[in-house]
Amino acid sequence: MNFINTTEKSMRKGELTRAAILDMALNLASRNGLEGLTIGLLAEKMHMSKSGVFAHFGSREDLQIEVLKLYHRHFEQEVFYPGTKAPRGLPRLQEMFARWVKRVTVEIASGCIYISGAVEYDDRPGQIRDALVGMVRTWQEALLRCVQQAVDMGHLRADTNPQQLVFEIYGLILALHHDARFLQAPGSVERAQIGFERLIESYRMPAPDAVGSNSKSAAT
Amino acid sequence: MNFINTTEKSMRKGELTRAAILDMALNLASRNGLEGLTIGLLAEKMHMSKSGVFAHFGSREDLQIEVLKLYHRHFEQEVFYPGTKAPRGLPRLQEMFARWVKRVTVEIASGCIYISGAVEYDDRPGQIRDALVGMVRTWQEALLRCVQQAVDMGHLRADTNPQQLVFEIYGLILALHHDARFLQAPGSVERAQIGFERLIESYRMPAPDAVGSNSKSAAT
DNA sequence: CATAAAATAGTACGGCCGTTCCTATTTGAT
DNA sequence: ATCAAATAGGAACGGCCGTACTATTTTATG
Repeated sequence: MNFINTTEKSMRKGELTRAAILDMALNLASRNGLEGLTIGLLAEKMHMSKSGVFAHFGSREDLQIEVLKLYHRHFEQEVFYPGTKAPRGLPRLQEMFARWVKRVTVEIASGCIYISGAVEYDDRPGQIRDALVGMVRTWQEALLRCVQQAVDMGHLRADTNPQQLVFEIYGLILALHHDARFLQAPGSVERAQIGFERLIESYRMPAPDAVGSNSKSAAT
Repeated sequence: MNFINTTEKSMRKGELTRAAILDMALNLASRNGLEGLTIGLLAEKMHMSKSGVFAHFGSREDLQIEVLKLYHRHFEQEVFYPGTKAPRGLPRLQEMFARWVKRVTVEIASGCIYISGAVEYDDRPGQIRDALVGMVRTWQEALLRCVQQAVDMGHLRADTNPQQLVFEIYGLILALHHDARFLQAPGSVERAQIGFERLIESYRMPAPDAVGSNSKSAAT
């Protein structure tokens, strides 16, 4: 019987192995970077021939971009989507950060492609860089919206600079990845969490000296 | 006349070109990463033959390590040594950070090897990784001493956790490098500076609510 | 089961890599 | 000017890369 819906039956074998290849490619790229992802190594890990693997993607660059998209989907489903289920404002921001840290913590053993890619492609124009920049910007803008909502709802001080706060949050994650994965320094996860709490506390507090006198910190 | 001091005259021509090669190699490695540093490209840039370049270093790995050492010397002379001339404590920490930012700002166009190397070698054991880890640890420990002195001298709160502060400072620099070089986001330098000021302010302040009542922030 | 289509393997090519060996040139002290 | 030592170049090697083309095998469908 030929149903109208061909979506299931059209999952031919090729698409299955393609998905499996992509999965393995994501593993390899996490460890060795997108530039370290090689068709030969990928074929070996898949117990396939180089040309067999290659045939599923028009080129290595296409493969790399597909890997990037797959990573993006994982990130969305582990961090972003669950985060949006938390109540708007500060709780959501905290949930996003917590899940982000959790994800990076897992990735200490394998590496975060957003972070390694940022270094690999900071000076290498092309489709891969463009795709990567787009994804990271998307994520930063999502964080920005969280912060802005937290401000709008009165969870954070009205004079909060959202871009500034996102910048500092991103720095905590980068430091976590750096210290934990590269330096293998214990306690990095806790430091990232403490840093975030201190950060939020500092943006939540009213100005140090009350209404009348103006803070001298504006100088310099 | 043969003077006892042979240090000057022993600067044979080979050592000069070796130094020139190393300089160019540092340029290339800053742009393309240490792993992207290639003897063929280096030879081309130097208008020399591959074997001519190669002869100055026993191997590519040796070349990479020499580049690393050269970068380390530059960093010391631009950031660390001048920083130690500022008065102990908070002023010195501020001076170090200012010079560090200045250096990374210049490096936005070329890349910081400590940062790119951290990503390239976070999962690649060997002499290069070992050397790199040693240098970064050395720099973090120097920062740590600055913070500790600032605490000892009463510039920062006595309950300051120095490792925590160094972690957060490092995060600001990583975020600066990331946003400015990869995302090409304007205003990143200012954000790093503002983040540092806010950070120092927050560690300099006495506890939010005064002596008697205990802060609820201990919970969670 | 037959057959067309899809998926995989095989082979080969040019390109760049690090490295080696050997020769040519340049340098510097006598 | 001479001559040994230092320095640079040339050619070639095996290795891995991405990719193109052709053959073979596997799969889905009548």
